[in-house]
Amino acid sequence: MISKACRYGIRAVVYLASRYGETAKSSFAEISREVDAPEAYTAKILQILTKSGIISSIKGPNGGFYMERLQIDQAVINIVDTIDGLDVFYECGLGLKQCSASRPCPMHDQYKMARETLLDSFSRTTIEQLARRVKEGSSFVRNLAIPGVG
Amino acid sequence: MISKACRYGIRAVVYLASRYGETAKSSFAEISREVDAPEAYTAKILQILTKSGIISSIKGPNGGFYMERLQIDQAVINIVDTIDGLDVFYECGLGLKQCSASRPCPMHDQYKMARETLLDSFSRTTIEQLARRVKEGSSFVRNLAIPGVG
DNA sequence: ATAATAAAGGATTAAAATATCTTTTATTAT
DNA sequence: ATAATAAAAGATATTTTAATCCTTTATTAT
Ligand code: FES
Ligand code: FES
Repeated sequence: MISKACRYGIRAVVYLASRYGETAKSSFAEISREVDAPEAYTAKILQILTKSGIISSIKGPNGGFYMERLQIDQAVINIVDTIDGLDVFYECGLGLKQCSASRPCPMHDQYKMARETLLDSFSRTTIEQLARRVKEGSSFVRNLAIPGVG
Repeated sequence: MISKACRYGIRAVVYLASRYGETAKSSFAEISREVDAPEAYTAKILQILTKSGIISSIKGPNGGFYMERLQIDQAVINIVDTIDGLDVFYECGLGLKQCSASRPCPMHDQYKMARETLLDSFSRTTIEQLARRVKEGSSFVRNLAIPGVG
């Protein structure tokens, strides 16, 4: 569905958003640790997200990644768009070159429905909403620690 | 979502099913042509589908691929299971190692819903139903021919 | 100014998915 | 029996995605 890079990206952004208000910025080392993602790879993803304005960053001592209020209020779909693009939400589920109602594949109606449900939920949900769930402890962006590992 | 191999596979099987009743069996050359999929790769996929009993085949002259009545009446999910496995329908949408209600990611409820809608439709829909749509001309397993190409 | 810090950028490697090519085996018609 | 046909099997190549490593640039504290 969505790429690994994009899943790491969403988790990272939600983590960052959940730290909104804290004075200290987060390094990619901290972020990758907190979302169980490979460090160097996460750095690349954060770089892309920064360039596209999803998150912000400052170099040097006391620098790091952080988010502004306006960034936190964005829809989650913006992250997906930046990393993977939105093609997946418009493509044919059976791989035809064009998904269209006028020349549909035999799964068209059903696939389109599921695809749109997902697009809809990514579009309507803000980063802030996800961050809130994480802050209140009802959901998580990192795996359960395995005793004796990590 | 589902792999390219799997999408080729579904189109190929639906095509084969749509030819149920015809005496002549279909070669992989014919099938790959009729579903716009790379020939050698399609051959591999058909091989896997044959081994798993989704479709049948006979070697040698007048041989080829074909389907039995019982095979046509299977659910489409069996094709997905054979080629990709069903993990995608149980995995976390944000890439956590475990998708669970007790330790959910912040998109869990919404993602699970879309995932299950799709699993459900793959499970309830039979190959026969898809083949029927193709036979009656209301849907298609091959791309619209581009004039002057192919 | 200098050293330390932290992200940005570029280059490279590794792994997985996609795709092709070649050889072998089974079947059939002659 | 022999040649032709078509899938099965195995090996190899290409492309894409994931991941790491090294160098550069910006910022800050001393
Ligand atoms: S044509 Fe296949 S999903 Fe629309
Ligand atoms: S935990 Fe992420 S989808 Fe269930």
